[in-house]
Amino acid sequence: MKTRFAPSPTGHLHIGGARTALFNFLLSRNAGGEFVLRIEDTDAARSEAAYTEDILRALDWLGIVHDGEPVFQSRRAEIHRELTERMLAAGKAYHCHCSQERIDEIRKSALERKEKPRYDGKCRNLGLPAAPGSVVRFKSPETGETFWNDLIKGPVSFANEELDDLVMVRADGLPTYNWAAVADDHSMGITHVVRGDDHVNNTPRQILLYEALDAPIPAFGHVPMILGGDKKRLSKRHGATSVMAYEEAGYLPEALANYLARLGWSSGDREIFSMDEMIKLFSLSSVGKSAAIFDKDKLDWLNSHYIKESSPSRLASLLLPRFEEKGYANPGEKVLEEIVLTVRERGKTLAEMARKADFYFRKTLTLNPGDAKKLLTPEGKDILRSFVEPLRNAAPSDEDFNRLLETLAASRGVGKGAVAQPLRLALTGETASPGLSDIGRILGPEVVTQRINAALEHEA
RNA sequence: GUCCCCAUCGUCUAGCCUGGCCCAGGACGACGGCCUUUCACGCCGUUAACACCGGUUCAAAUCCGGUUGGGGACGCCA
Repeated sequence: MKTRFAPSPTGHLHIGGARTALFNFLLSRNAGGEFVLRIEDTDAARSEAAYTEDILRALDWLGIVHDGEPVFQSRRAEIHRELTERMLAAGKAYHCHCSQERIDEIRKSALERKEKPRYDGKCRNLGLPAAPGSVVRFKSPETGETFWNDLIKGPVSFANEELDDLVMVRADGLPTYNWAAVADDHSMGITHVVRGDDHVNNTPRQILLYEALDAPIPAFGHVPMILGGDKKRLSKRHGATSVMAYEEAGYLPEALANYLARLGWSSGDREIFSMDEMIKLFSLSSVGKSAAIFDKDKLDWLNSHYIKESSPSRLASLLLPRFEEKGYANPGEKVLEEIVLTVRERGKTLAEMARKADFYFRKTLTLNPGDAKKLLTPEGKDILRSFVEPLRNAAPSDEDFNRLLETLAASRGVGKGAVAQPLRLALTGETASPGLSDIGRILGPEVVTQRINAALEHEA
C-alpha cells in the first residue's frame, strides 16, 4: 500500500487538509505501507515556498511523518510530457484550438439555460496539430458509466455523458490538476487515493484517464468535509483554520491530532487515542460518510486532558517562550514547574495557562477597581494586616496556612473565604487564582509582604 | 439549474452490512449537586436524537422506495 497527501502550496495547511493527511498516514501505517508527500505546485502564480514550509512544519508538529523526501509536482514535467504524448499518440487526447472567449461563451449560455456547463467537443475530431495557445483535451467516452467502490462512501457511479472533454494540458504547457494528479499517482505507484469529499466529481474523470492510459486504477476513498457551526464549509470566518494557528493558541499537537481523527472516525466508545493507538485501530470502514462540524469545545476538552497528562517539565518548556515574549525573566526550571503545577488544571490551552500565571511575574499588580472597592474596605484591609505578621518570614505549609485562615475567620466570625479573598486580591490582583499557600510558597515571603503592603496603600 | 454525496441527542459519534439484546449507548456542551480559601480539577446526576411518508416483515434506527432538508462539484484552480 502506498498513500499520499498532495496539498497545493497556495495557503497554510488547514484543519481539513491536516485531517486528510492524518487519515492517509494512519491508513498506510496501519497496513505497514508507505505514505508520501507531494506538493502540487503547478499553479506558479499562487504557489509560494513559504506555504510549503508551513505545510511541512504543520505536519511535523502534528506527528504526521511522510516517507522519503517531498515530491514537487513542478519538477515532474518530463513525466507529464511523456504521458501526454502517449495519450495523444493513442488517440485518447487531442489538441484544441478553441479560444478562451469561446469557452467562456459556452459556459455563460449553458448557465443561462440552467444547464451544466460543458465543452461541446468542437475540436474533438478535427485532428488539429499543436499550436501556440492551444490546449490538450481528453477524449472522454461519450457513453457508458464509470463506477468505483469508494473506500468510504461505497458504490458510486457517474454517467459518462455527464463528463466533458477536460483540459489535460494548459496553453502554457503545464498539466491541469486532474491530469497531473493521475500522471503522478500512476507514475509514483500510489495504490490508495484518500482525499476530501470535494474531489468526488473528479474521480470518474480520473478513472477514465487511468483507463485511457491502460494503467491500474487505485482505490479511492473520499473523506467528508469539515463544516463550521453554520454547516458551511469551514473557512476563516469560522475562526482559526490553519494548523499552526492552533499551536500559537496553545494547543498540544496530540490533542489536535486526536480531535481530528475523531472527527469522522471512531473506534467504539473510545475518545482518547495516542498516535500509535490510532495507527493500530484505524480503518477507513469506520470513517463516517457525513460531514462533521468542527467543535472547538470538544477540542478544548481534549487539550485540557492532554495538558493534565503532560509532565510539568514539558509544560514548563512550552510555556517559557510565552513568558519570555512578555519580557519576564526565566525564574528557573524548578520554580517554573511549580508554577505549572498550579495552573495546569486551570487552563484549557497553553495560552490560557500563561495568562493565569501572569501575576507570578509582574512587578506591580493592577487591581480591578470593582474588586478593590469590594475587598479592600477598612475591614478588608484590617484582615490583610493580620496576614502580615504570620507571613513575614517563611511561607507556611498548606496545612499551617489553612489553620491560619481558620483562626482568622473564627476570630471575626466569618467564613474562610471572607478572609482569603482580600489576600488573594493583594497577591494576584484577581479574585480567582490558584491556591494561596502555593502562591505564597512560589512568590516567597518578601514579595508576599511587598504585595500586601501595596494593597494596603491602595486608595479605593 | 444539472450531476454526485449525505441524513441517530445542540455537537462528535456507537448501533445499520449480518433486522429482535435499542422505549437507542458513549463523549463534548449545557444544567443541577458534592468537594472547596477563590477559580478550576475531580466525582455524582439530569437534559437531549433514530428528518418525514410509504413498503417488506411476526418484528425496522437497521432492508426497499419516495419526499424533504443539507453539503459538494460543475475552471486552461487545486
